[in-house]
Order: sequence, then C-alpha cells, then structure tokens
Amino acid sequence: MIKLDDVARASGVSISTVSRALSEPERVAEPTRRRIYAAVRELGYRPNRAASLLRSGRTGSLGLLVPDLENPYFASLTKGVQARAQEAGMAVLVADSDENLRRETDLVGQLAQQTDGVLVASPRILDLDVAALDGTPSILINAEAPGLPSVSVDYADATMQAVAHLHALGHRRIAYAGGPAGSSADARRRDGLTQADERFSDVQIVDLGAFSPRVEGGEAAADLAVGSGATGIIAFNDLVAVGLLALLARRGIAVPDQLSVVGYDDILVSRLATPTLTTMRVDIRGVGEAAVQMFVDLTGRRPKTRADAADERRTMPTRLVVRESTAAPVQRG
Amino acid sequence: MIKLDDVARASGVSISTVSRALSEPERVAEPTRRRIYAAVRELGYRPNRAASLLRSGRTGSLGLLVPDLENPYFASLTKGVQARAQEAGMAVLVADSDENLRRETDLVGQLAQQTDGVLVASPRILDLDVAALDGTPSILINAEAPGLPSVSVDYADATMQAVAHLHALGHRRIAYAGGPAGSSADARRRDGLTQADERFSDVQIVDLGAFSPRVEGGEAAADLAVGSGATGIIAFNDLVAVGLLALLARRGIAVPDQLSVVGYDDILVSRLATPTLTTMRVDIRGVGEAAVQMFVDLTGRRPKTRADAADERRTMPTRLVVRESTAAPVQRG
DNA sequence: ATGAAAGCGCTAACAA
DNA sequence: TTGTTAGCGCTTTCAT
Repeated sequence: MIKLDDVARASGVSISTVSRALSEPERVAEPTRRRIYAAVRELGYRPNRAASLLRSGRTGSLGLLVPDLENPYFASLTKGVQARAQEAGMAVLVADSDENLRRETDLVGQLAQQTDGVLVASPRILDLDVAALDGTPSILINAEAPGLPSVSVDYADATMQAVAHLHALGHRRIAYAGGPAGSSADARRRDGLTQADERFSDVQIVDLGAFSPRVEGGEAAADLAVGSGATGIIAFNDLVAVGLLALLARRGIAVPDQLSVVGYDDILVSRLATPTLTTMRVDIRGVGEAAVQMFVDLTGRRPKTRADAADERRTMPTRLVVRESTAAPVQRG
Repeated sequence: MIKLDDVARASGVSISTVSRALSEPERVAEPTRRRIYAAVRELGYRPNRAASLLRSGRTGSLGLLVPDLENPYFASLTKGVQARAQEAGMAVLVADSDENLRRETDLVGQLAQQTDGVLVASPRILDLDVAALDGTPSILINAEAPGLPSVSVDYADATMQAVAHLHALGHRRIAYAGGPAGSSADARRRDGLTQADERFSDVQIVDLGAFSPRVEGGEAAADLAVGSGATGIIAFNDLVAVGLLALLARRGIAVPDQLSVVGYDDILVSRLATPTLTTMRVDIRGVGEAAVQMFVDLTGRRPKTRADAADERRTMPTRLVVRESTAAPVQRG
C-alpha cells in the first residue's frame, strides 16, 4: 500500500505538503504541486479513506434509506442519487427498510453513523425519531419535518391536475385508492384532493382507504372501486394503478369505458400495461439528483461547516401524461 | 461522542477489555461482560467505524457493482444483497456503471478500496481488469473468471428448458434475440442454444443478433424476428421479451398465435404484460443473498483469513413458468 | 510556502 | 482474565 509518506519521499517534500497539495492545491506552489501530482500518478497513490475519516471526521459517503428497492420508483431514485453522488465523488450506502418502521429508525441511525449525511426517502418518516439522525445533515425526500431540508414531488398539484383531467372528461364521481396511512406522500395527495373538491364543486371524491403501495394494493382496491359508483379512479401510484387494471380486467370491467384510471410517477410498466396508463409523470431520477445536490450545497464543498441551513425545501413538478386508461365516462343504460 | 474510554471508565475496566467484550465476548468473564454491556447500552456507545477500520483493515461494508439499478433484475439483486448483508451486520455500497465498461473498471477499483469485498454483477466483466480488484475478495455474479468465486444462474439449462418447451409445442424454427455481445450472461444462453441444437435435431436456431438488454432491445428485435420465419422467439430477458410483445402488437402480429415468446427471469412486468409472458423464473433475490453468503463463508466471520478459497462456484436453478405468450404454432394458409 | 508533530478512536500484540 | 502500549494513515494546527 502506497501512503502519503511514499509520495512525500518520491517528490522530496514533507507529507503535510503532499496532503495539502491534494486537498487545497492553491496553497502549494505550482512547481511543487506538479512534482507531487507526478509522484502520485506514478506510484498509484490512493488515499486511505479510513485514516482520512478518522482524522477529519468526514467519510466521503452518503446514506440513502428507501422502503423498497424493488419498487421501480425507489430504484430510479437510487439511480439518480448514485449518479449525482458519483459525480460529486461520494459513495452511496443504500439501506432498504422493507417498509418496516422500526427497521427504518435503526437503519437511519446506522447510516448516520457511517456517512456524512443521509437522504431519507421513507413514507413513515414523520414518526421517525429525528434524534436518530444525531446531528448528521439529512435531507428528507417526499416528506417534511421542522428543521430538516427536503426535496418533494408536488403531489398535491399533481392530484389537482389528475382531478382536473378527469373532470374535463366529464367524470363527477372520483375515487381515490390511497397509500400507506400516515405517510407524507399520501397526505400530500389528500391535500390535493381537498383542494380539488373545493375548486370543482360538482365533483364528489370517494375515499377507498389505505392500500399497500404495490400491485397487490391495486388488486385489493379494485372491487371497492367498482362498488363505489365512481367513474374515475386515482391510484396512489402506478404500481397500484396497474394492479387495479389487472383485477378490473379479470372482472370483465372495461377500462376506460366503464372506469377511468390515473396513476402517478410514470414508471416503466405504465407504458407497457394494457391499456396503457394515464399518469402524472415525475422525473424520479431528477428527485434523487436534486437531493444530492441539496446536500452538497448545504454542507459546502468541505462539509466541516455542517450548515444545517434552515429547512430549505425544494419542490419538483409533475406533468400529466394522457394514455389509454382515461376517457369520457360512457352513459349507463 | 461516546468512546471506548468512556465505557471503560463507566464499567471500571480498561479499554482493551471493553474492546474484547465487544468483538470476542467469550474471552471476557461473564460478570465483567455484563457490566460492560450495561454501560454500553446506558451511554449509547457506538463504535467509530473509521477508527476500527484504520486499525483492523476491515470496513464492515460490502461493495456491489451493477450495470443498471433501474433494471428490475438488478433492483431485485440489490435488494437480496442488501437484506442478507444487513443480517450479517454489513453495510452495502452500491455503484451503478450505467452499462459502461470503463466506468465499471473505475468503480470496481473504488469499491475495492473502501470495502471488505466486492460483488460484481456485470455483463462485461470478462474484460474487467482483475487487477482493479487489487486483492480484495470478490465474487462474480453471472460471470466466471479463473481464480474468482462466482454465483450464477444456470442460464444454459434455462435455455435448454425454453427450447424444450417450444419444441414440445411443435415449434421447429426458433429465434434468439441476444443480449450484450461478449457478456457472460449472453454466452451461457448461447451455450444452451448449442446444446439444444444438438439434442433436438429437427430444430433450427436462428440468431437475431445482439440487443440492448432492455425494452428498446426487444422493440429493435421484433421486425427481425418476424422476418426470420421463426415461430418461436427466445428473448435475452423479460424486458426484451416485453419490448418484443409491445412492438409485435403494434405490427398486428398475434402472440402466441403467430409467434410465441419466451423470456428469462420472471420480473414483475412479466405477469402484467399482455399477453402474460412465459418465462424462465429465477430467484433473483436469492442470487444476491447467495453471493453475500458466499462472501461471508469465504472470508470467515473474522475476515483476516482472507481465504480466496479457490474459485468456488455456485449455480442457481431456473424454472419454466408457462403463461399466455407461448402456444402451438398455428398452421399457415 | 513548507515542515514538525500531535493525535483521531480503536485493535492486537504482549505482559502481568 | 485483564491491562499496557504501540501504532494504523492521515489532517491540521503551529512554527519556521
């Protein structure tokens, strides 16, 4: 293993100069710097992260907590985080809580301990013991908490748009198949529903309840949706929407003729489903990238500042993508 | 920050005893141990990973390199790795190479440097500069290289089963839409094709070429498949198969009546596609879990042994799942 | 602009 | 069974 000492010897300076040349190049004279860089390259020197961390308190890595890596939404988010972090020279430690609240708290603590900061993308985060973060700069994704910065998709507005779309098509009774109760993600959508209810006085919103944010959730919601008398359904996300489509097909209910379905996110399957799914598109990777960016901005290039910089909040827009699953309701009998 | 010293003071022993109680409990007397554990809990002591690493050379984390986190296959793999690693008390550092060979090599080097070992799930890995691993215990997933242990899905056998299935249905001309040229994953499938060609002397295999391992790849292969005169197509994976289904539908080609389609892996979309997809099911999470397990076994509970233990290889089975996309070929005219 | 030197918190000989 | 002690490789004052 090549260490600072070897580089120092090879370039005829002291190890502190080498260290400085690497972290604060401007503080080292041009010719010295050149010699040092040459030696570094020649010897193939790679700093020992552990040593550097031990001394500086930094880790060069970022933690990311997600509820389910197999959920395409979080896979994309992770991809975005990974990509941006890579650009910023940071490694990403991923933890999957499997939608389990207790594990979430544990994992956040563990991550906080071994990273410079943690991004928390987790539906139940509101209940999260913020103490677990233990002063580690953290950013919430799709959730808000006092004193913590966050990046969120504007799901309230998305919901507004979805209702407006259905309303324009002529739907007047619209059902909502919700996500995990108490999750911020679900709460934002319900806020949007409330706003829409006020704005479109001739629309009735029917609450179908809380469902698992996956395909099974949609399958569970399908019969309730049919029974509700609604002509349009807004599902918690595309996975739920696709589950809905699958079960409705099995029941012989025609989509969109008998029932229109709208999802959120525009994940891969939405384009592939039959019928193809109308959805509120989100740039999910962009959300991940934005979260890392915010972390970088907040902590500064040299994170020792640890600027918990108020609770900055960034909101990402969504866009309606109309496909086959929505149409004007067909008159009965 | 609570350190060993604090715990030592609180429990009236020396710091080495505390350290020992934590890492080799059996070497500390029962009552002492109890006192130490109590102090640890009370003070909320958390070991400083960096310090422990610096001294011991271990990191307590495992690297995982995948070509694309958004690909459901690798999302599941990552999930499996994460779950098993968590059980084993290790953190997972994920890196996404974006199917880029050069980046792959870079990332493997970076991961090797900051983890106890790296799991490489990478199609091009054969070209990988093994030197980048730099002695770090590594395990290949779906690839083999001399001297390196690996966990692979038995794609040759899977291919055999797929051909046998189509053959039994009466197909005699079968096309293969391949994956990344030169990838081990593709090579194994081609091995299976060769074996099948020998075993079923009345079957003709048509090679459609190499395609991107995603939906676009299938869309690109569709017209070639039609032109090939084959009645059955085996796609590199389910994503490709689904792309095939999508484009065939747009061309007005009936599946399975005019063309049967088989994929590999059984990812979520396969059950959701129209028609639902016949595929060779793989326990993908299981593959990830097995890789971590192998790492744990090979390095031993206390990794100092660093047993590169020959090139152990584990093979995972697949299972045919018949759905709607395959049927007997319909006679023409 | 550069160097000397003091540890960061922990582990692992070695001693007792 | 427990304690003492010497660093791991690096960053960072403080001198020069």
